[in-house]
Amino acid sequence: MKQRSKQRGSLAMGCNMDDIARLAKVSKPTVSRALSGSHLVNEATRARVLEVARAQGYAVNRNAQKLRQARSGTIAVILDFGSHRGGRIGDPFMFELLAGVSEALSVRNQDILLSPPGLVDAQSCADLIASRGADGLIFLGQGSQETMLTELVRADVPFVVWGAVSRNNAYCAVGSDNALGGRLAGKHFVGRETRRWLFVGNIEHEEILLRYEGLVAVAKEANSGIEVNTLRAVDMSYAGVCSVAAEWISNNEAPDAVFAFSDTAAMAIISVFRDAGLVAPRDYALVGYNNIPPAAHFTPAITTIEQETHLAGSILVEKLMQRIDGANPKSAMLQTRIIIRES
Amino acid sequence: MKQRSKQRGSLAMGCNMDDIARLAKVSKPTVSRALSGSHLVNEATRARVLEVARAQGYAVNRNAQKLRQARSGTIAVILDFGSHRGGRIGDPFMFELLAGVSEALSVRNQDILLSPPGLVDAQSCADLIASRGADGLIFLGQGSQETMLTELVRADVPFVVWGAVSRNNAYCAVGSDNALGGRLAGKHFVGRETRRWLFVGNIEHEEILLRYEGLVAVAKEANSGIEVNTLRAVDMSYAGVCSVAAEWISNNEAPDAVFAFSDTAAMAIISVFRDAGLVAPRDYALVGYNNIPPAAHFTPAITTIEQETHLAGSILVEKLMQRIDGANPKSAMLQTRIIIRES
DNA sequence: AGGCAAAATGAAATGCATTGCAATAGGTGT
DNA sequence: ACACCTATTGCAATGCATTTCATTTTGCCT
Repeated sequence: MKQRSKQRGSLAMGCNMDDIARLAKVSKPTVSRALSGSHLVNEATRARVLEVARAQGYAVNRNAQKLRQARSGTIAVILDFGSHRGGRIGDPFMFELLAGVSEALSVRNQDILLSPPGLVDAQSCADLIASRGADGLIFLGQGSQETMLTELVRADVPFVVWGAVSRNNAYCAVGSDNALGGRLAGKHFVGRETRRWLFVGNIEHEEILLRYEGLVAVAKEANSGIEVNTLRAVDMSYAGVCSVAAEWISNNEAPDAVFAFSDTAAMAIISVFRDAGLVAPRDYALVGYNNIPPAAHFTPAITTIEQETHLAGSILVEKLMQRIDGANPKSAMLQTRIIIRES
Repeated sequence: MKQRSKQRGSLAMGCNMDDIARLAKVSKPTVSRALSGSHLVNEATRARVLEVARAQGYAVNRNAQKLRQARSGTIAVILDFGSHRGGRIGDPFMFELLAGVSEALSVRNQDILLSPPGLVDAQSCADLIASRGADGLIFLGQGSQETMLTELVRADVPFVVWGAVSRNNAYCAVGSDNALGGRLAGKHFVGRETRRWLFVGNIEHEEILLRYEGLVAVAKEANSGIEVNTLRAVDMSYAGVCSVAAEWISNNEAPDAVFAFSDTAAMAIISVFRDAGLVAPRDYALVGYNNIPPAAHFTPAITTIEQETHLAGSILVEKLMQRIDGANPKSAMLQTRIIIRES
């Protein structure tokens, strides 16, 4: 037995803490402390241990560590890749959100488990936590159905959601002030003295509904006979928007203002409308959403609503950590501002 | 002691395999086998165990499992988020690649550890493997320096890379046939009888160099006095490309054909050139790369080179798995095709 | 020099599941 | 009824690091 252990030690990889302890002529607990930066170990000893560990190419077995500590140091981030081809996810906006979350988690030295396979219902999410595969969950993009989230709350699973921040969610949500976003778009249109507005988006998504409501509120306040129509884009991809837009424009009177749920959708609108002889900003005002990089370089440069993407990541993470520590953090709403360009 | 165990069992969460064994009136190994789908267990017994486990909300502790099995069932995917703001990563193309990898890993029931913090040098990568935090690595986007990859090979770390597939890499690389991509663009230009070509991209990136070389080869073959200039875009973001392009166009004769390293860059070119009074396709032919969705809807619709993004994911994963199993899979080159649009 | 606090270190228990090997039970062939 | 095979199941060892508690060592005060 001791025999085997010694043999192992001689191999480059595959040695354990006992081996290091022997080589550094200290006990296992001391090695553990030295490696974890505990102050209970003499600096000279630590240096020796570190040196031996380095020489052996030793790294603490994370699984044993997690097992013992009963904490995984891992957060699962759920991105709905499934609907990727649907276009929503491909949006650079989602990517920025992910980058923000990633960075915030890095700072806290947490690992990201990305959309683990089979995490489709509340039970599997609860299992992931119970099995200590992750300490908490972050849902990005409200593909997440409300009913599942409610179940998760009941199961006491720690999670936060990027999405609509409504009255009193049972869980912690972080999202932009979508109603304000809608209002900003509306004001842009009012300033241009437009009458026939068109909202493009699927208002079954709460986030998008709020934007719509903001837009409508401004139309009402303006009190000048503004008409707001809705073009319901269930399939939120370029192609999806293009097809519904093409059909709509051939059956309806042309709008003089369009508010699209994303810049991507705005681009689709521009393309379809151009084919119908309508050019922005000559024939209609246009406001998109998310301020993705290409929006600034499109023809015309797209006026859009910007969200605080990067901040979103750190807030989501902060709230989740509080939740994991047993607190009950409140939902948070982020700022939104309009970037006025050619359209 | 037994006391404690029993108390625990009564709690909804936090029970272990022993508890389930007791409740199901079998031994721990039997529970293990039942849960892992072993055929060494009687079906009636399995059903009973499953039922008890479900009732207790029990899920096998993944960390204990991984510790024992000495396999993590996890693959680390390294995306250079750091250069995100640099624009390279924000490219929807990367996202598609990630989606492809994600899907392929899901199929094999592997978890994705996304760009773990601090994974910056060969040592930390080796440590990640040694500590059994992951069984292998996938590098997406050649932010990965060659020298580090070489060190990783020496350290016998299992990994694969998305990037340039050159002569005899010491490691397994998967990438598109970039030279072909360049040739396809060149042929498009030849067909349009252009003379002054401009290549936009940083040829210090091997992938991009190959595209350049393909383009140049076609120019030579055409043998009709074609001149190929290079606009070296070190900062690959929109803004970066815009600024170098603006400077270039004010100091040089206008090209009649432009091949950009990405659709994103192509959009930047369109925007800058338009300001200089040049409009595609009237004044110049333009070919982008990646076929990102907005390319089709831009003004003009951008001719571009398409890569087999989705396939890339599954091939990368397949090769990596072979590598983990001790084999030495060969690099693979994927198809590339040109999508001709307005430009 | 005696005594006590502080610093450093070690022994042993602990967390949880998997697996090789042994053991038991139920069945079949002769 | 005996030998033997198969299907199930359990025992005990194992993988690895952390943590509590006790112990030793060192430093400082009087």
